[in-house]
Amino acid sequence: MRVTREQAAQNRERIVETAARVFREKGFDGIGVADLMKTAGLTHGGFYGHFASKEALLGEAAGRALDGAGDEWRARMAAHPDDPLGAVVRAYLSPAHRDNPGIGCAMSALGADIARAGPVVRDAVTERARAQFALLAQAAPGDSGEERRARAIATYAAMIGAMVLARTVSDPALSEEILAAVAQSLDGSGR
Amino acid sequence: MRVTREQAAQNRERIVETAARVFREKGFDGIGVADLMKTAGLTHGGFYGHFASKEALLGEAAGRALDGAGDEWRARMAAHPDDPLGAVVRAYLSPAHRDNPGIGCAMSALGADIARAGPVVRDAVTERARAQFALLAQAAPGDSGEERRARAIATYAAMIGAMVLARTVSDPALSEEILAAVAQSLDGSGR
DNA sequence: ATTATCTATAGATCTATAGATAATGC
DNA sequence: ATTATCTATAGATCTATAGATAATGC
Repeated sequence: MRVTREQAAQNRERIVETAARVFREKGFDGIGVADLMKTAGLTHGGFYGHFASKEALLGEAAGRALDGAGDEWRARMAAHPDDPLGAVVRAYLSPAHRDNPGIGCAMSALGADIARAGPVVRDAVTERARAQFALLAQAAPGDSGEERRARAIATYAAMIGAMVLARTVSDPALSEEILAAVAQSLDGSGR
Repeated sequence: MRVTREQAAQNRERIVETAARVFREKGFDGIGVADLMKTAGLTHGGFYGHFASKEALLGEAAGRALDGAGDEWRARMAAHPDDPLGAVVRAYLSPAHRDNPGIGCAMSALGADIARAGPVVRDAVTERARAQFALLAQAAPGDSGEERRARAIATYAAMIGAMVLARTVSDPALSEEILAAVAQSLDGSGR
């Protein structure tokens, strides 16, 4: 039954990645530890050798998901030096993102769950939020660092709210209208 | 045991109001039917005489909460004819709202839960979202109805995302910064 | 010998229902 | 007679743990 130290580390990794996806898809309470481990190809009892609790996993999974978003944003910004912020905004506010929460923004998919979690989870997420603000601020317009930072925060908030709204409404036309309206409002020329 | 028809209607009402508050505070999975009924002063088994399922209650509770927000916005807009949208935005983006999700915006507190619910719940919420867009559009600036509507949607999205972010981060100073940055970005003069 | 994983289970909780109770409303 | 509420429980699920197993790594 026992596996190599390296295999154990890979198993832990797969649990985190699986949780990062499934928590975003179903919510923190939407899947139990047993089903989560089965999805990762492991058994229920093995979980507690890797994590102190299900909530401890939430902190790692949310952190992992947000780090991934940061990497993606950085790449997109580098690929669009003419309009880095616009490139991030357009990808974020796409129907593809709306329809695939499991690989999307953890803040819009898990924000409420994280807000109700303990300090370890919230601290881990706060650290990533700071990093994302700083990253978006690099691409945001403004005459000073403070202005660019404020613009970055406001842009991120609008994206998150748009995604929550677009996923909530049941009318596809209304959902697209929400994404388009917010994308337009965040367009540099539009403000 | 049996109560008057009127008392039964009041009991149903109290279940909806209790759920509207507790679901926003703890999330849909954060409280069970038994505890919910106890909080409402009733017993577990009585629930299913009023509602077909716990999810059916979510639809009514979310609808009720959003209708309440609409009423509050309308009153605030009437009280500030000089800056109706600003008045709504300032109240929404207040620390008091952040710290009291149970009586606050259902979209920011329950958006992800609603997005995962069935069509009955999502249709009920979609209807209210339309009403809120129309209400905010009355107060939004713009040269045409389409412009005002788009501005209303973008404003609502920014408010929701700001609240999700402000409740998620564990650093109070960062949380206030988020509320302030989004409030400033939505300020008529700021855009 | 250590340890990563396994099976099995404790104990608590969940939604939903069955059937009893007792007061209303015809 | 009807019905709103009650108690009690079925059956499923949940998190977490205990103890066995078996392969690694000293």
